[in-house]
Amino acid sequence: MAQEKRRAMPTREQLRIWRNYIETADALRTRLEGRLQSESSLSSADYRVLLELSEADRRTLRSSELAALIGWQRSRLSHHLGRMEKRGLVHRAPCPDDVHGIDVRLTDLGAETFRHGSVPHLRDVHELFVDALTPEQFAQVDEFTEALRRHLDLEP
Amino acid sequence: MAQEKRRAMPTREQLRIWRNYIETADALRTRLEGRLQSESSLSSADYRVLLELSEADRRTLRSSELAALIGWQRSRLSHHLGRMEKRGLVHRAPCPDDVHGIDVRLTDLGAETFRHGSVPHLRDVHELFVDALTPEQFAQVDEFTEALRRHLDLEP
DNA sequence: CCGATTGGATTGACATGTCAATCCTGTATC
DNA sequence: GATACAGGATTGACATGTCAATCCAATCGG
Repeated sequence: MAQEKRRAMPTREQLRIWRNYIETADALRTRLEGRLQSESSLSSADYRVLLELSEADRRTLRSSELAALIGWQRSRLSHHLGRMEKRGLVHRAPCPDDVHGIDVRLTDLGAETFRHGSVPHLRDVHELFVDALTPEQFAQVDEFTEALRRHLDLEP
Repeated sequence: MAQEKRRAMPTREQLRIWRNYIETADALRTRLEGRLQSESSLSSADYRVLLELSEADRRTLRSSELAALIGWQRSRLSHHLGRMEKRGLVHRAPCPDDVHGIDVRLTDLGAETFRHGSVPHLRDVHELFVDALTPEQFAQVDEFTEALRRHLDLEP
């Protein structure tokens, strides 16, 4: 009983399933990113930023909030916003409320681009993911993902 | 009946499940990569290369075979091998059989490094993935992953 | 009033990946 | 024998991300 069961090794079969799982998720992500890129000239990083801003009040978020929502490091966001600003998708301005803060606002072009991109993208998600699974399998995905998230202590 | 059902949009609930699925897989990958890095100073790309070479006959593969096995572009592999060779993990030499080919061989250091890295890594996989799931869930993962792979036309 | 500190964001150097262009060496064609 | 062309790998220019260092305006302590 002092015998701890921690740090066991996976069996060959478990390892196979693990590899399949992670490779498949990766392939799926890659496939969708490729389509998004060719349909809308947006990377998935661009899409993530545009999505959050679209849903935000007045299409505006403080830079740090945005970073937290997406789960990026500040510096990554800064670099990325620089590139997106150059393309005219977003605009940065000092935040009137918070002395140090910066307001990131979706431009009209950004909003338009997102709207045009999101429809085919969502259809792609349906086609490549939803269509692949039976309703039971779909429920199983939800369940098992939830189990993993709890195990990893991820936020809901 | 001329009414095609293709290109439907996901429901809000389906979208939530999709996002959870892909985010969780990503988080899991990231978590494991971090551990691998701190335990063995190996990136997951390094690990992938070392793994294939370890399992190969005479610890050697032709560059192009290796690329195909891992599913990388030639140029990526070339860059990566350059870096790994500098660290003494692999060695490249013209292939005697094939005039154009290059043999990539695992060095003793590479083999040793891989052996030392793989044990804790596999334990991490067990801890973060296998431990999170019941046997039934495990079987379900296998099943729906398989369904996804078929849908995406991925090789077994 | 001055120096230290803090919060928020940016910057720069560097690692990794992608795409297109190039290199190199045998082999085929005339 | 010279010329093109093939297969295989490398290279270079560029995009994206990471980590650590810095900037900059406010605020605090004395």
